[in-house]
Amino acid sequence: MRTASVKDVADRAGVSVGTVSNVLNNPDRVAERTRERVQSAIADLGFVRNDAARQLRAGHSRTIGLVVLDAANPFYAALARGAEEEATRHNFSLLLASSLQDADREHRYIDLFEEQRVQGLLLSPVGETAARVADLAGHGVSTVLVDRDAEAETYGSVSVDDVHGGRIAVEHLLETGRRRIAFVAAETELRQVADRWRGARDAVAQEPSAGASIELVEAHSLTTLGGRAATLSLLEREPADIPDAIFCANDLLATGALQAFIMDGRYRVPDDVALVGYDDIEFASSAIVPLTTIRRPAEELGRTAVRMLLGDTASEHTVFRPELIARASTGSR
Amino acid sequence: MRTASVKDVADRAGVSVGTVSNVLNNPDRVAERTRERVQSAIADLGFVRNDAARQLRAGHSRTIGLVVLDAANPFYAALARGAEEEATRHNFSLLLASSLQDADREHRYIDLFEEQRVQGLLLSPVGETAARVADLAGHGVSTVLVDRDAEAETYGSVSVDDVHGGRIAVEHLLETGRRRIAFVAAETELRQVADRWRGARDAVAQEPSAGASIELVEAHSLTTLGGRAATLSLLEREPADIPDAIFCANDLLATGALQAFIMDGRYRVPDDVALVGYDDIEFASSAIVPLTTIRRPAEELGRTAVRMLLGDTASEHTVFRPELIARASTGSR
DNA sequence: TCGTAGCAATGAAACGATTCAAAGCTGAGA
DNA sequence: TCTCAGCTTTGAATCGTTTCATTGCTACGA
Repeated sequence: MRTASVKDVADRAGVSVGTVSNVLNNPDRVAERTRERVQSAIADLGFVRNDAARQLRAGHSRTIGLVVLDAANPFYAALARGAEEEATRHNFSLLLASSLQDADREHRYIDLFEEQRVQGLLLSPVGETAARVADLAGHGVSTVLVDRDAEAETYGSVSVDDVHGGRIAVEHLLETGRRRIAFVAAETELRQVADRWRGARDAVAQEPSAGASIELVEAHSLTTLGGRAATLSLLEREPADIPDAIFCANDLLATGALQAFIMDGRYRVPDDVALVGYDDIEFASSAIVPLTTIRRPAEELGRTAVRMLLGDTASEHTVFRPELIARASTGSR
Repeated sequence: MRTASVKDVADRAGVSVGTVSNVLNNPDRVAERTRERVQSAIADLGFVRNDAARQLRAGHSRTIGLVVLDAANPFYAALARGAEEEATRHNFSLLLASSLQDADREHRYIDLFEEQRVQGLLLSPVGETAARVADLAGHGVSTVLVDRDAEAETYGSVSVDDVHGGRIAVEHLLETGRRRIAFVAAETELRQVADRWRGARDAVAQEPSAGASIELVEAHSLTTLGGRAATLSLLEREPADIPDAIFCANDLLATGALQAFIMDGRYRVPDDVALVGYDDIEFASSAIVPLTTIRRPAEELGRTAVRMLLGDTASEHTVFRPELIARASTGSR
């Protein structure tokens, strides 16, 4: 037994297919009695609209494609949730894929989405994608890059001002009286990390009394274990050389740093050392010492990207300002 | 300018549309020179297959729908990743949606997926869905429930034996010499939590020397803060009444319990108290005291569900055994 | 030279929903 | 009774791909 089509519904209700289509899409154009007859035929046959036929006729789908680096990463998970929410509000659905930082996978997904004639594409790109994205624009697929700023005019972008984020983190430390600051980071060649480092140095440079200093401490990775190891080695210094504040490139590093202080036992957070993280992951507020951090508005990024795509602003460049969330780890309360 | 169709490609290459289609789908049926001509026409025009037309003709899509309770939850994120991976291996793509525990949202997504003529549906259901799923089966959409066991024959299921999980957690504690066990949990009416509790009691009941006991300690929620608060109140007891082992219904609770012990400072993990979590989230291995836990094979669940759907076993019921991951928090170094 | 096997290429039909110009109907007013 | 406006309904054409029965062609053996 095949699934029912509009034709079957039309036959059973004794009307034409055009009328059935109108019941589905323009109910007010159909007389009430007819509409009821058609609707009960639909129910009887268990008719379900065939979206493929619909799309074929329409020439495009009500779908948006989103390719992120890793959907399991909480930041991108939140971004995807925001995008999904906004898409649903506009009666669109969201197709989600993870490139896992693999350019091949990324290309495969882009191709797939193009075959599906998605309305638009949200992309957190692995490497250089300018050419590919220009291609897409040529085919009429508008694209918005997420978590990456861009200058091109063929596509838009939403990103976070990480220079600003680094600056407000360190400004906060300076304001609360800290003077010897360490920036703990890994993968410093990543644009995100490099920008935070730059903002941090800017803040120190602009400190009026000029009594502050900042140094870079490299961890082996952007993880809890990386932060713990880097901090433990920092703690081997002479007491006089121990910083009075640590700014970590993300919350995982900061969590590891906090563990290191607890394991070592000699210095207390925030009394002896202040600690600032970055991202405001869920865990930051429930750490042993709740973590002061810089929040990136992940859901908002997703929502905005979708709005840009569906609105007529798909070639603008929106930059979000991250926000300081002051908690106990810098003694603020 | 419209996007190119097979017709346009055929015209430019000087062949018929049937031949173009064969180049795309059965290249070996086409003579080499013709194939090359068609391929360069495809490249010249930037032709991209229209998936909607393809699906319409085929009668079904190469897509699988997955509706989970919350895609941002690490467990479901991992499950989705496993499903996605397996789907890709079979040249299918995965459509992911979160019901956010809302039955309405769940239904909307199921309808949407049905309109898209998905090949099959993976569902981690909110409430009672037997009727709806039977409906789907009637329309020829096979369904596999995930993280939920079922008895019905119209659909399959993949789930985890949480009774077993509770049992091996407590058996491990008993084997390492612990005798007074607390089970810290919240939302005890959830099937998953109730099963773990049952397994835990079974293990105590079967302890040969009969010298062991277990009690339920309720937390306000299945979170880090819940675990911390519940453990802190436990620590207000007389020293003689403090358990020598705590089994938490998930890793977040266990993380909170660990924080409580560190904040309190009187008892050490694992020397004075052993600690076991559940799920093996990423954070478990990088806690201050690495956490012994029960791993649920989330990715494997996803992979298996997809395999069942695409194979001919879409009405079986697969139950996975969770696995003990022994780490420092139970003294197993 | 004829017949034929076998490979290549053809192109009309089909999938199912939507669109839109045209036709049908009803009732009010002349 | 006739006309016309306004509301309903009709149904052929369309979207782009795949399928498959048919046709065209080549080369080989008789």
